[in-house]
Amino acid sequence: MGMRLKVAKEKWNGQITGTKEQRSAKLRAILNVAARSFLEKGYHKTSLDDIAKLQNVTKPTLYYYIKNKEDILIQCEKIAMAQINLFIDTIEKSNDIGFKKLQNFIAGYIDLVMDDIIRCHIQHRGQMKDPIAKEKSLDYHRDIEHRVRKIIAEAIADHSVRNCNPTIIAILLFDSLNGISAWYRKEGTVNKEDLKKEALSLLTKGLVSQN
Amino acid sequence: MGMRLKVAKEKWNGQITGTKEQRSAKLRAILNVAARSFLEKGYHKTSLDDIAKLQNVTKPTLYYYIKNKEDILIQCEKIAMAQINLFIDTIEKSNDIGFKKLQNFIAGYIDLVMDDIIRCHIQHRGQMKDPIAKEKSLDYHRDIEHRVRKIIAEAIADHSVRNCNPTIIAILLFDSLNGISAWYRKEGTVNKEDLKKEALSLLTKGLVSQN
DNA sequence: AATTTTAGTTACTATCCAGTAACACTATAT
DNA sequence: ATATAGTGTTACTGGATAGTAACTAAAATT
Repeated sequence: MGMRLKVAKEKWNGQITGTKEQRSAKLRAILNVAARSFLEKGYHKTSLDDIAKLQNVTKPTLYYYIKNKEDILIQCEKIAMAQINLFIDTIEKSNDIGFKKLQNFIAGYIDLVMDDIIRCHIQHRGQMKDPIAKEKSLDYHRDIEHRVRKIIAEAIADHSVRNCNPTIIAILLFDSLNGISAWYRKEGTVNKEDLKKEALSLLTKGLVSQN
Repeated sequence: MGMRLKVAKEKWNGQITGTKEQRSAKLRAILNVAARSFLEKGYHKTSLDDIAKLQNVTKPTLYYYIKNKEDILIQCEKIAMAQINLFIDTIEKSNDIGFKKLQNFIAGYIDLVMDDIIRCHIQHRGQMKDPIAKEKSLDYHRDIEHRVRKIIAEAIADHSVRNCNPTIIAILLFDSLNGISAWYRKEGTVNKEDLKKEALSLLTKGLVSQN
């Protein structure tokens, strides 16, 4: 399996890896810079030449790793979905009461929406041109929403969460948390732990004074 | 002031108006179909020919009413901002306690995010290519957010809302409410009054059971 | 050493689409 | 009636950019 090893090692963030790992590392590097650029400038305002330049390669090289531009979105989504589902798995497996599960979900999901690839997925899901890819993307999201809906329903059943409409509440929960992915910046003025604390108390205790 | 009156009357949704009103009605009609199309297909996937076709005119005619494609976004924003600011005016003017003001804001804002032009503004703000327009758009939004922040701070001061960080809470409030604009459909399964009720109780009482 | 696979290049095509130039019609004002 | 201003058309230009063809080269396989 041949490649220009020395050059590749230097160019692609210097990791010395096996060849297969190297290939997927390069794909991952493409997805990462693409995701960041899509978030900053938008999908349509980011050209494949832009992405290529950020990797010090030319556009046709990208086609060695991706099928087409939209494939970047699809691959990002795949990674994002795996991570999110894995995260919800751990929450489901726990023996916490429903309310505690929801608290853990909120806190953990805020960590997830700081990741560029997950943010890219959140902001571009369902926007694929290819109708099959689009439908799959929307299905993915419905699945996730459904899992959270189930956790909410469970929490209502064990009386740790007040009676409410789990469908609507799940959507609103995602609205508020996904919204974070659009504005949050590590370098920004809002501290991550403060954000977590405020989001948790808003969504669990609400605004009303406890007097 | 000349125009093909009969034709125009039929084409542009049949309203018989004075000529000046007719002109701005046509502009408004353009903005409305454009906004709807931007929301459904996205800004970049909507061509000016698409918009023109929806109005039974040709593309160059649009340029009689708008400066360029981006100008549609800017004009929608202007209308949206006026409406939102007017709405916040009425809330500020009331003599309600802070908490009641926030309840009114949440309920009223949900009404606003059902309007196509406001939804278009919410989903495209800050995405203008022209740096001046972009900055203005972000400023607009900062202003609105600041006004809500002030209402929250006031509500904390009068002890009708629990102690929290008004800056972060204002952002999270907008995240959850603006999120609605992305998915809500009049024809959809979620009832508007249910949505309002659930959003109000989530944001004011939180999830936790009241036992 | 010869061959194949992987990785990359330059140079091109094809398409889409925003924006414009030049021209045509209609109604009102003079 | 005729000029004029407002409204609209057809036909075009120009720029951006997704995707491809054809080629080069290095490394691994044989």
